[in-house]
Amino acid sequence: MKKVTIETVAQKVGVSAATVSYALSGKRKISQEVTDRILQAVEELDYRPSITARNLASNKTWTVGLYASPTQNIREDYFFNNILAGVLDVLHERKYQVHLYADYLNEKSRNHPDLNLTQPIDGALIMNPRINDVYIDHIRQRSIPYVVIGTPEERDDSFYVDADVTAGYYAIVNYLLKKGHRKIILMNGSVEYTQSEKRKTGYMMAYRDNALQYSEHWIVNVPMLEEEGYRVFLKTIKNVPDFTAVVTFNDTIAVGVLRALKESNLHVPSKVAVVSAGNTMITRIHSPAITSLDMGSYEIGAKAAELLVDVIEKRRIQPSHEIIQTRLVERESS
Amino acid sequence: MKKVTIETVAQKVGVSAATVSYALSGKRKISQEVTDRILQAVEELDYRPSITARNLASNKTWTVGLYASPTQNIREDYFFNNILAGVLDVLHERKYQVHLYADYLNEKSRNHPDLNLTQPIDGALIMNPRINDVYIDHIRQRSIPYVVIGTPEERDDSFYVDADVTAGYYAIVNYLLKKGHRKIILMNGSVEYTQSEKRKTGYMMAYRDNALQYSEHWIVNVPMLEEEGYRVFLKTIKNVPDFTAVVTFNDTIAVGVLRALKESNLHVPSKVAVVSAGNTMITRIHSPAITSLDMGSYEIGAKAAELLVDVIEKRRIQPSHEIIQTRLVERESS
DNA sequence: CTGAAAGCGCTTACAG
DNA sequence: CTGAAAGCGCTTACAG
Repeated sequence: MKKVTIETVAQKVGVSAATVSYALSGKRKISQEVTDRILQAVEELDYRPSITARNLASNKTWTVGLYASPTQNIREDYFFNNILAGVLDVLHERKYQVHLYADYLNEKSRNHPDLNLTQPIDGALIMNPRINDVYIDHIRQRSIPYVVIGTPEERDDSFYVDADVTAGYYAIVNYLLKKGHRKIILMNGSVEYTQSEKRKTGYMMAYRDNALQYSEHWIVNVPMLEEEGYRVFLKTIKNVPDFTAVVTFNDTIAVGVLRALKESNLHVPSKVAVVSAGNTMITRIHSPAITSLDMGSYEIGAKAAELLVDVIEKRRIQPSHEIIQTRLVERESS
Repeated sequence: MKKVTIETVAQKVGVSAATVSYALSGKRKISQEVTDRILQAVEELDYRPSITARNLASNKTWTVGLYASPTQNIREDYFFNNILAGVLDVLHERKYQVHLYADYLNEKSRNHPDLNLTQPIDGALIMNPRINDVYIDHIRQRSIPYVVIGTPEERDDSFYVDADVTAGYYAIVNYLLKKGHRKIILMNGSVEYTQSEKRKTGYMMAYRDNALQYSEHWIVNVPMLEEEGYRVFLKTIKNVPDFTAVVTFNDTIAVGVLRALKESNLHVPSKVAVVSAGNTMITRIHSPAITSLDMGSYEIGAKAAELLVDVIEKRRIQPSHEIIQTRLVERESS
């Protein structure tokens, strides 16, 4: 059986392919009588337009690329789920679909071939940008509209949506300092991510504004994985005696840290206070429940998606950004 | 500046577009000298082939559609993360990309328009199938290769990958019965999912093989959300006095159930034993740690992706399935 | 209100 | 080893 195309429908009805196209898209008024016959033929022939052909002819794909973290991180981090839910809810509503890419840059070459083999997209959403981000570079080179989820290195010429992470970490550290903590370990994320920088800045500002000193030795960078949080923290505390508090990059690392503390017989919160960021489900479930910075993850995803659609559809041209307020949720761990 | 197409490159080099195409794809031997000049022109012009045009001409998209749960569920369930990670790892390696669809059937009409507006795909992965699944119907109608993650209703004519959930629940209930529990509540998922059926079957078989009776009142269906698990469980225990164990559809529901038990001052495990399925990160972190059935989620995702690629590339034609063994991981809750 | 035709940018069978 | 040309299945500017 031959493939049913727009031509098949046109011939059956006795009109041109153009008329069928217009009737279906509604871009031109076609008489009711003809429209009805077309619709009926579509039904009878079970005609399904080729989206590929449509994409090519109209130069529009209704598809957005979502550049996410490595799958290893996705497996452990609920933060991704929330962002994703926000993104999907908005995009589906606006009739866009999403192409999901996990990041494999770490394991393979920086000139990852996938970047060029990529499916055609109308726009891109880039999560958790790096300093000197090759994905952003790549997208920019191709002049594809994009919105960064997080804060990009060059803030002036990108659209982005982020929580006010620096203010958030300022609040966390301030909160701990007011409670009398003086030696606070920051289990930060990898240096390559701009988010790590922002967290460190908040940390430093809080110390400075309280006229207190911190040491660079108290700040360590660690991949965002539970096991790494656990492993690196055990090593760190050997070199940093008498610490009384730990702030982590995210909930996942916090879980690793809390496990290390338990094994080290350092009671939380009586001996050590722990504060994380993300406020994902884990923080409520963990025992002790973890004090965590809520960064409005779902909202970030949703706003980024909305912004991207606006950019794609040219309702916004000039780079802008949206900063979501954070909120510290106190629980048992501090 | 005009768009750089294969024609631009061809003209610059002084060959035909066909030659450029062949040189780039390697589908025909082109002399080294010409190839070099083409590669150089590609570089100089920063030529990027239009994937849309390629898709149309070659009738191949290198794209797979992943039909996932509603975003509401995605937000709470790590099981999705693990499946997704397995799927992405394999698919990326095989050079396929993934189009992600969340399910909105619940909220909108069953003839969801998105099903037809969908981007062109070479194959589909359908998670958590329903009884009488419209997605499967839709994909089948379009004759698109697909693999079900989970077990479809019509087992004979679909490819699918699933854990041996029935054996798993048989093992769980058997384990609880051997421990002396007699009245075991099954907080099952919604009836529309085939997974709920499989769980119930395992539950019933264990009772039968132990020559014991269960009551239909002990089996309740609940949407796979923490809050629902909490809410419905509180209602259920009013009608089922003296129960001593609870088995849940997944970890998310278990969290809700455990919260309800805590509020009801029913100590776990001394008064009530709880066993879930999924063995996601949550089960280790929760206090008490949750006994859970490991269903090899990452493996399921990876195998399903592998199978799908085989089907797409016609290395497999006849419907087959793969059943992953489950494993009960004992923790504090039982 | 509708049609004929060009165009989107590739791939690939046909021919030499 | 390479080219000319048809074809993939749509959309849309041009024309009437």
